[in-house]
Amino acid sequence: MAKKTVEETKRSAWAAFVTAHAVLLERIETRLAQAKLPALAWYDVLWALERAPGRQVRLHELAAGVVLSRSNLSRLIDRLEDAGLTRREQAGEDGRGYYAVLTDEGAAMRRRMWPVYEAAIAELFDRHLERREADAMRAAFKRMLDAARAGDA
Amino acid sequence: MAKKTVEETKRSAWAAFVTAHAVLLERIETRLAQAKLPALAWYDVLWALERAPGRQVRLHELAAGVVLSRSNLSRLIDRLEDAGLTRREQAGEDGRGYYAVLTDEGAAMRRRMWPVYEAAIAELFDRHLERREADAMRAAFKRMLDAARAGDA
DNA sequence: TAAGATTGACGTCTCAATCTTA
DNA sequence: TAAGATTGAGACGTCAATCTTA
Repeated sequence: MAKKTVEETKRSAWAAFVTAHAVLLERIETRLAQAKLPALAWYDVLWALERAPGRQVRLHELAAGVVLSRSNLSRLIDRLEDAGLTRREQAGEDGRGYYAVLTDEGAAMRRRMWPVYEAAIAELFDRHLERREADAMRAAFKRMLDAARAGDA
Repeated sequence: MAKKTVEETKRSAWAAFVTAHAVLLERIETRLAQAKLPALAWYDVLWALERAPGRQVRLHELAAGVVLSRSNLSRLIDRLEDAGLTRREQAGEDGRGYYAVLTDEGAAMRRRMWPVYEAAIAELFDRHLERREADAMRAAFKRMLDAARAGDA
């Protein structure tokens, strides 16, 4: 087989990256659905709230926490609220703002989701990586993220 | 700083993987939109058709080409067809089936999209990878894909 | 005037039911 | 009965306009 150019090698890496993400995430969502649990988007919000001081985060800061779009936040929080997993609280120091606050039910839901999510990550992702590969991957993605985020300040 | 366990290292890699995908793809979609071009999902279909013999693929085989779900294929192809980029043709050998066929307009659209897509990949992804890192990444994702696909035959 | 958040309109995705042909 | 594809209903995402407070 002819040697690949550097460009071809990197295009292959990109294609593998995109495809792996699509397939792995679909598998994980399927497992959550089979266990009658909410989607990953909900997990991300619940986890962000659980880590935050007071289990509460301002709405616009939640949106900055990646994956989530600002335009969709109100409705996503609506759905979480309808399910009893979060509630809104007016921000005392800023009359315009609201906090999303994790409820006990929300914390319980996250604890039920984590084992399913964790097992899926371990099986689909971790198992196929040596430690140093995982480390190299983390570092590479961090470089990309830092650059992408610096690029549009 | 305390040493990370292997598990922590791999969790960090997973988090970086998911976050990088979200941020990079969003950046790319934004660039395409700014250039008044269709979304990446359309590119994937156009490119799959262009590589196929006769520039045509059976609908259910397109869906298997990753990212696309069978349930959404009909409507995605509807939109491409409305835009004049593909057309349907009855499969002669199987009265149930259809081919999606790439039109000349579809091929032209893909050619207009590629430079924007390629430049974005180069800038956001390639630039931050050494050649051997790209190669290691491709190999690792391929292992995950092979395992995930074998796991549900 | 701008920031934080919500809403309406619209487009897209998913599930389940359906239709047609094998 | 199953495979290929479409469709209706409802969930979800996005854009732009809007409302309220800073």
